[in-house]
Amino acid sequence: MARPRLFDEERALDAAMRAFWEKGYEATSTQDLCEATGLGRSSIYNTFSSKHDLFQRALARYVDAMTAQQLEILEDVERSALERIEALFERIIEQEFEQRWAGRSIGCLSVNTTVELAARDPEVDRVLTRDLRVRLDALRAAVEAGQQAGEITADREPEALARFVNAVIGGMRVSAQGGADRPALKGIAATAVSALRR
Amino acid sequence: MARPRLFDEERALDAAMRAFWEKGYEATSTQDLCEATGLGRSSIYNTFSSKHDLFQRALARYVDAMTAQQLEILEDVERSALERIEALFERIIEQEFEQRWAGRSIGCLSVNTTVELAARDPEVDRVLTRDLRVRLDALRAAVEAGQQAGEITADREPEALARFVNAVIGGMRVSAQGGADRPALKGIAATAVSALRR
DNA sequence: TCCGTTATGGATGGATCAGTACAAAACTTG
DNA sequence: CAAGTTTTGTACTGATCCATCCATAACGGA
Repeated sequence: MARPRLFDEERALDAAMRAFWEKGYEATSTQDLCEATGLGRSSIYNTFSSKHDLFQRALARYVDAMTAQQLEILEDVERSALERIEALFERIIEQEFEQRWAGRSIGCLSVNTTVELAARDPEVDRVLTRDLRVRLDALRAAVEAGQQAGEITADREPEALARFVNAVIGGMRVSAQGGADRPALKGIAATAVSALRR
Repeated sequence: MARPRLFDEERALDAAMRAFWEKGYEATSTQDLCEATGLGRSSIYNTFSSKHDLFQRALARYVDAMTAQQLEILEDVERSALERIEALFERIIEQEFEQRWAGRSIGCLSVNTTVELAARDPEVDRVLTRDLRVRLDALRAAVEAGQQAGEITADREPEALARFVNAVIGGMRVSAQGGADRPALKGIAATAVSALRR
């Protein structure tokens, strides 16, 4: 009934996500977004109403994809609970070496955004807080399973161990952005796993 | 022999540091810096040659003060090595609840800058990398002492355990910026310490 | 094929950005 | 008190910021 879009909205979203991921929210200009997506300003503002709105949608897409991927690992019934957590760490490390720019890790958009925006942007904060809750719940479930199986220490509450694993993941991402190499990250993960082991 | 400054350069640097700490480098405008320091643009540009230069000096001041404080804890001969590392974690937690804005932790300027700028700004990266090395060395020395005293596991290399502690600290700071409360941070720290314990 | 609707490209808007120019003010030293 | 030097406040620069306007293009349905 009218002229259709010449572009795929999800592809544009992915390109924008990547731009925000590499440079952060503030440092990414609308011009950068035009170049990254290949769209004109009109198309961007017609589809997404503002830079902030586009960012929110890109962030939501990121956390959905990332968390889905992590839940898949954490809920893999083929492996024991502790093995699943180890596999999660391995996946994180691989990610840090897949997603790079100028030879450096670009980290994790969730962590980057928590640091850059969470305190000043309530809408963004809500997205991050909700996603954090989902990831912590999945980690806690895995911890509980591991405790029942006797392979994870029962000395601490599942929620506390879940928060520990989540913090170590965040710390590994910051370390990677600070230049840590693969063996360094592997050592951090292995030490974290040893704290879980019963 | 000429007109003296009406302001204290170090106080101005502290004010600028605080502004960058709260909002990040990109989001802090030169206008913000004038208001935070109470100086006019001329005074700022006369004293510090650019926003970037002011940031570098503020960051250097931050890491020097912060690292000195941490080294003091890590080199306290009154306590055992493991106790010193525990005290360091406690200090980090207290910091996260001292330095706040709008009810939220503003994290650590080193971590925030690593995430926001390290990959894109070689000069800033050098400051961060050098400081990281100093902190890792101090951590490694404490770990080695703890290993020799038999209170820290000898299963892993001191450097790896130092990187682990550093990563957990970074992860705790991100967690705090994400809204984690004091018990949550204490649980993370306690779990990390249990990984060190022999 | 023509109408209605939407997408697109290019020009433009006002605000704000980092940084500078310049003259007046303020201090030290001789 | 006067000369010399630096700081300071104000006004201003050109660039870039995010966003909008509007004319044209391109499509679907009648």
